[in-house]
Amino acid sequence: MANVEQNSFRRGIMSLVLLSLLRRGDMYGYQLVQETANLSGGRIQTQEGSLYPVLYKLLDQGYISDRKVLVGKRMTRVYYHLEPAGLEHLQTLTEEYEQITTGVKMIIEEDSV
Amino acid sequence: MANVEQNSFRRGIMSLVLLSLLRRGDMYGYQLVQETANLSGGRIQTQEGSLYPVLYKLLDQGYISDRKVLVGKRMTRVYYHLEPAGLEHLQTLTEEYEQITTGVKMIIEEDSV
DNA sequence: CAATATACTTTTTCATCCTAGGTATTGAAT
DNA sequence: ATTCAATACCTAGGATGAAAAAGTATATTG
Repeated sequence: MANVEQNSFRRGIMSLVLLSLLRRGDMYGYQLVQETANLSGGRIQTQEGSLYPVLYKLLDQGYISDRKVLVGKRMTRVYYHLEPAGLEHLQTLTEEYEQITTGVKMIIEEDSV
Repeated sequence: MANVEQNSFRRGIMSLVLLSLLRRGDMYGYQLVQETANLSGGRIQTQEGSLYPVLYKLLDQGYISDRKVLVGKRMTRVYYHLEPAGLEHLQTLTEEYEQITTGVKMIIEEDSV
């Protein structure tokens, strides 16, 4: 049910966004969600349910590492850190992203219609 | 097998691209594939296997219509035509696309790092 | 001490697209 | 006339990425 037409333009950009954010410094999950919203002026809203699977994958790939910090008495906060391999990967992703968006722009541009 | 890391940044842009192309005039499937490559300077390569399902969905949604034209003696060519509802939808998709790409750009921009 | 914000996590579902085929026709070159 | 590349359509199956929708627990603020 509910065949709501949903926006899926953001697909595939999670890794790009997360690695970009971590380039600014170590951040923890919840913070990544907020920084995504903040830095994009609210244009990109990330769900936590989308975030963690991607983070775990990036960890598996060795692109980032994690470090647990105690907050208060019991709560742990997991900071993620961009590894050199991750920075390299980020550069690849960025180039690909530029290619795609440039190509799309050339197609959807109105002035040639 | 073959866990080749593949680029998936183009996800969700098929409808946007196809409707954009049809705004330039009626086109048939094969032509849409080629125009996508041509207009994007080779940056976007569409597979026919990706194309048709999207076209059929757009047909179902009433965004486009189709018309069969005979080529030679036996071969039919299916032209697709952008309907008013499709143009409206295209505008929505375009706005959404702009929002996402603007948001991403704000995040991945290097100069604030 | 209640309410809200913080913080992490998993499961399920869905949409989109790619891979990898398949069939058949046309047109150009030999 | 025949071969072959290009044209043209189509489908099935699967990979993937993200949204939806939960759940659990702690910290902080009033």
